[in-house]
Amino acid sequence: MAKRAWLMKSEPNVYGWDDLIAEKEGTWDGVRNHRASNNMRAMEVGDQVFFYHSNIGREIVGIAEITVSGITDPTDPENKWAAVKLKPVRKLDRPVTLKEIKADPTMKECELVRLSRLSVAEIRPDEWEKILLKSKS
DNA sequence: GCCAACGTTGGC
DNA sequence: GCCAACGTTGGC
Repeated sequence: MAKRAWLMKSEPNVYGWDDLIAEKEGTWDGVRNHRASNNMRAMEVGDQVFFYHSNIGREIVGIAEITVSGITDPTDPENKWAAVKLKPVRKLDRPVTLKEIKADPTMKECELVRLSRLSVAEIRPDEWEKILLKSKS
């Protein structure tokens, strides 16, 4: 089964990597953007997710994995928005900043750079590898 | 159905 | 704190 990869943004002072670690499994709800919601609908259990700190830090800090997919947002009375659950996998050796990603001309096309306001973005396999590589340097 | 006004997100 | 980008709302 072809796994896809994603990037999810969260403000660390609201819900950061440490909160996900503490909870062991987090529910990603409250997303009210169609593109982000569609991305979540496309997720499958086992998909890998970069965990990104927006606003404070502006960097990818860790890798998480989808544990439950295709659920409806429990905070949505209309039951029309999607949600997923995810668990932490590991912290990156070193955070990869948005600045570094933007500085790489081959990353211009990724949703993270193109659509800065999108809170749930798709990461293509080659982009995933490039970011991982940066975290090891 | 168009578009101006407004609100929100998130980088800087 | 400012502003650009984007989404939503509401008047016409």
